[in-house]
Amino acid sequence: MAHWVRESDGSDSFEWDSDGNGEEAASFNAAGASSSAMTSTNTDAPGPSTRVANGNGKAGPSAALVQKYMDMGFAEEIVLKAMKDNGDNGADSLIELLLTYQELGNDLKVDNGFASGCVPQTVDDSDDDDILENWDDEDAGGRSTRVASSFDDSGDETAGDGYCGNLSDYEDNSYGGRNKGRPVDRSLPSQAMGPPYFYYENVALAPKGVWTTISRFLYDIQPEFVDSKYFCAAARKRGYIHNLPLENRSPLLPIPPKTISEAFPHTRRWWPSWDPRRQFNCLQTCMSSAKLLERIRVALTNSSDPPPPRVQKFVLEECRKWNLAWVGLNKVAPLEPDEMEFLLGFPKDHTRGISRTERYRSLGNSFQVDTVAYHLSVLKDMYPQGMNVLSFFSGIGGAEVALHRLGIRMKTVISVEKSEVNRTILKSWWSQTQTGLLIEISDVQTLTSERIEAYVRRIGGFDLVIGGSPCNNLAGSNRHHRDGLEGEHSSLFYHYVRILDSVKSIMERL
DNA sequence: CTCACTCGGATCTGGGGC
DNA sequence: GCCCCAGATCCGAGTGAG
Repeated sequence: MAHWVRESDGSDSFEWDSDGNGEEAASFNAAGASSSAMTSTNTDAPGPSTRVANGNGKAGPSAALVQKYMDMGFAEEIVLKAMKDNGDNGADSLIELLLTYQELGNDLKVDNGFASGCVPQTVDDSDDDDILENWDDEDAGGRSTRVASSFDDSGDETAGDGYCGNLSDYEDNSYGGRNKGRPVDRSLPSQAMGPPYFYYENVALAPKGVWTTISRFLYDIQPEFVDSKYFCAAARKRGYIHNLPLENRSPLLPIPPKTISEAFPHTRRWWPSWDPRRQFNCLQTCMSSAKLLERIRVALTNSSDPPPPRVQKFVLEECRKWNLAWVGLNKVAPLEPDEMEFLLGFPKDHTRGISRTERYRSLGNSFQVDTVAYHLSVLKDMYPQGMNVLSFFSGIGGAEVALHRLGIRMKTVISVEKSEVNRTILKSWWSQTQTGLLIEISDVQTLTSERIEAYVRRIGGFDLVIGGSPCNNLAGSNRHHRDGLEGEHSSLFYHYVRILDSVKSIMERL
């Protein structure tokens, strides 16, 4: 099975969508083959719908909606044309139309009458169950020599020498360990082949259908789900869609410790026997409060040793939730920023100099360097002279640090990052470690295709387009605006797609 | 059903500066 | 008294595994 399992009805593709979302919700929900049925039966939508639907006759597309897609870098005439042709088929379909028109638009007039048949009109809805079943490849009960890579199912020979044996020595299969025995055929569609290579990262546990959608916009390449717990002492479940070769990967050396006690030996003497944690959960951006730490300390101080089950349960739950470490008698504390830097594979003091809160925020949003470097390691032999990199949502420079630690020279890096403190961190690190050219861009919207073309002409093309889009609207821990690929943050992903598309077509043309 | 886990955000609070 | 900022605090749902 090379690609997603497709179903024809797309019934639950966007079920997490809030329904009263005005102009777009209805058309999103109507995505798919059953759109006409949806629109005719969806009469319980609250309030008057302002949905843009050309089928409604005279009502044209709203200026705000047009502007939204223009802000994403599409020309107005393309937006209008795509909206007209798309009708009620939903925003996904609309984006695909936009991308198609943009690509074709290089050679064709906009009103040339593109055959809409060339654009998928149905929402394919893969069985999401299958996606996450690939977390762990281990044979049940066996000590696998394979990496936690869904692509590596078929061959032990692809595992790194002497490396992968370390990966799973102590791991339970937290995701069931069902080995589906499903070799993943890595035959990329021709238009997905590099160069440029691309690498897109996002949280694995996104709402239903999100990965299906992301995948569809990236040549239907199946994401590679990897938990960074195989690379360091903290979990980090992420999906990566890329067109890199899968063979001959190698890990960064030295291999980081993969248990808490190895990573932080000084905690051993305080670690109670009834705390079974050997690794941390996913490092997040928010930290526990001092009040909670005090509550835990008081509860333990007033208990026997070992404490009664009720107290143990309370303390363990909070420790797991907030990634607390034992730093004294009855005393737990959150990880320090430099400890997070270490776990994530960054050099010491990489983020030092900004406020503590900002360090936590930046680190919590970052790549795990060893994990990403493992995937990128195949580039080292391919680019002995160095690479030109387009880096999206660079944050504190996880991709750049990974390439650097792999010994890959970066001739030019164009980095798009909104946060000023993050840009400063990357700039500072760059000036200390690199000889190449770093160009930092704060606003992705200013990276127009004209500007991309100018860069391509200047540096001779990009070798790697890498990015992890901010996931504040995708992660399960976000209770407020978990709106998948439909919220305002979603445009960042579509920016990535747009610009990747643009880079490819420009490079093919030149 | 219960349980565990999740690249977070809105609001409050307190201090500094004016 | 007021604004501003940064830190502190409190807030819970979606999802999958068992």
